[in-house]
Amino acid sequence: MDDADIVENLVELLKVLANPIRLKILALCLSKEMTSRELRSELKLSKPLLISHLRKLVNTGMLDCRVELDRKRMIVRKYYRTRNFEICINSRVLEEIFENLKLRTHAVEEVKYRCNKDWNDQQ
Amino acid sequence: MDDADIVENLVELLKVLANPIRLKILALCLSKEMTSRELRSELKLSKPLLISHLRKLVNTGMLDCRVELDRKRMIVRKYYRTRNFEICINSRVLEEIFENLKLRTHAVEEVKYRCNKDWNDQQ
DNA sequence: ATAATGGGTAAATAATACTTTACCCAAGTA
DNA sequence: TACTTGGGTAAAGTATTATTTACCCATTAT
Repeated sequence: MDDADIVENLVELLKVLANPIRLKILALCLSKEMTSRELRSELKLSKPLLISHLRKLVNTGMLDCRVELDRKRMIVRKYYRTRNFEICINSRVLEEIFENLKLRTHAVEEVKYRCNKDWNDQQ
Repeated sequence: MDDADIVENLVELLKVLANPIRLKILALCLSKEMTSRELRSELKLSKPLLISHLRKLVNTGMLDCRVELDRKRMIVRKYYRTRNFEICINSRVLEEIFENLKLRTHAVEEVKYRCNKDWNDQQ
């Protein structure tokens, strides 16, 4: 992943976080799994709107979606839960992601601001 | 500042950060003051576009703008520099900013994700 | 006089993001 | 049969951001 990709990735993550509804969804799914029905009644959102927010969160890897098959009714049930993640932006991180600007050559050892689907596994 | 304001404030901050041009401006102004002319030639942006990005960064307090009067030419010169800031979002922060969701009553002692004009002075 | 530099602003347009309306299917219920 | 629930999708409309074009002023250089 080169500089441009890292920046693009971080910007996508920040865009997803920069929305009050999505922050609230992450907060609601912190301590327990939530169904889309529970989230809808808590947040009072239309179905397509909630789904679109959930999709963005799941795509970044910050929210986990567990699928369960209800064999009796032959329908799929989905349970959402916030993953353990951390995004941190400060001078050091800015220096690292734009390191080519300063012609530094050492590798980036630590990428704190990244959060993808494998985040938990990488710990 | 109540819960809603804190969330709103954080969302505004994240929106400002969630842009590759603005991240690059912060990175360029990290180690030294930059003039708008230097930033323009580095970033290859139109004047109004750069100014609008600079204004957003200055408004959040992440970028500092120092004004100097060139008495000889009687014009104002502006120098931009990135402030020392840190924005950190993780489970603990989410819990804190949405604490009312969980009916917790203790105060928020530490507000890591906040960055306003007084950030440096508060340290 | 004309053009260039430094530092802007206002307004229009282009591009994204957000949200709603109107649909889909299958199973269960009044 | 008609309606509700669970879990969606597609497309259209609204709202917000990003970007450009056209303009402002004052000074300096050609």
